[in-house]
Amino acid sequence: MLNELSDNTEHKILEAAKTVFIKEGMKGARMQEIATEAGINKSLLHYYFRTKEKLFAAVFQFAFKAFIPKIDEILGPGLSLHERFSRFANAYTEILIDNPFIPLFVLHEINRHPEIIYKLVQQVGTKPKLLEEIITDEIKKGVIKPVDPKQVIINMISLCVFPIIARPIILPLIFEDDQKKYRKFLEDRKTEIADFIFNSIKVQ
Amino acid sequence: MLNELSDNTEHKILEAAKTVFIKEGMKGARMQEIATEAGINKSLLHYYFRTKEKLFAAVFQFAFKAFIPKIDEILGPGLSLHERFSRFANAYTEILIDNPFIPLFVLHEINRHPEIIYKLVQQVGTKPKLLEEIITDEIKKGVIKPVDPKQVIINMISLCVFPIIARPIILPLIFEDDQKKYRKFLEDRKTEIADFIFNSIKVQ
DNA sequence: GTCTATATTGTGATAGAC
DNA sequence: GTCTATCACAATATAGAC
Repeated sequence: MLNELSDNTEHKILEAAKTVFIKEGMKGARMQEIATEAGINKSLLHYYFRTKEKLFAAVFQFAFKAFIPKIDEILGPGLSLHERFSRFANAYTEILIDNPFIPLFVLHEINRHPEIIYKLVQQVGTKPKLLEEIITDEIKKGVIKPVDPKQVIINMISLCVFPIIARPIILPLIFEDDQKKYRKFLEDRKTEIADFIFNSIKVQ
Repeated sequence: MLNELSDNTEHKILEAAKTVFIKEGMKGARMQEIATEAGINKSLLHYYFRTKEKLFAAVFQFAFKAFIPKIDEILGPGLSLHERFSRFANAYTEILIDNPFIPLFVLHEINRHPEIIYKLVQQVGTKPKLLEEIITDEIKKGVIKPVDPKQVIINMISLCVFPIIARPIILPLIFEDDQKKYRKFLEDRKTEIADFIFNSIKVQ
């Protein structure tokens, strides 16, 4: 027996819209395709969300939240810097493996309309202040080199996200279309990324 | 006085098509917008390229070539590994700063149609074999740790590309919309990335 | 080769019955 | 709330004059 949420039409529409919008983008998505995916009629989409624009907005907000890592949540208190990197790489890579099309969807749409980010930032509120402070502290303590914390944070996110969004290039070009090799590569990275970042900045 | 190439209509159309397609994507681009951008009539587009599809294909091929770094060209012979990393980060970052929308365009379209890569790979032919061999050699010589060369290469490209494609998120979230700070950040990275990669894998 | 005018199709949105 | 039928417009593509 399905519960109310997973059974009602609005929920079905949203799930279908996520699937289609995230795969095809705002312009590429067709209302008909979303309706078919949801197993309902096209008109019902308009009954529930009035316009494609509004339906898209709901999906985009969801995707943005899923893409922006909740760094401060992932990083619990009282951990070493290396452990923090390791936790982050693990948790974020997991999220990305489960939702591989979200990053590209968010980046593509935000490039088309850079202004939409401002509303979302207020709602989501995600400045990675904590991690930046932690890195700055470790520099003062002499544990790591005097690097720019912003560079380190961007490096971290770059290393997690890029291999996911470049999958259709990496898979044939680097792994000869062997999905298992690619998958193992991603699994290895969970630990590799943390080691990699830490080795690059630690005092020898 | 313009030379033949830069003056003829076909060239004007292609330049306009690059601008519009790369910014808006295949589905987002409008033939009218391309025509306007080229300073000609909409019908002429069809006269020269018959369909939107064919015009898109021309643009995509160009963009793909521009995006895939010609690693083996950038890496001249007789250089140290650190110098090679440094050269690559410099050259590739320059290309990306000059063409910031190309990576996202290529990745977005290739995700929508992953099969299109096979034709292009044949034409462009870009397996980073040379760099992989060089890294493997350095491992044997004991200069660097026994890492997976593929991980190192992907790291290199990730660190170059991601900060460019995530600009609309990074700029407001990390640099408070200060374009100069972002620009300096990218400039710093040219050397930072090479150091970063090399430090992370060198034997201490 | 280049234009204007028009055909054709695709697609978001609405009206109205049930 | 859900459906069928239809509208209205946007966008690709073509016809035909010059």
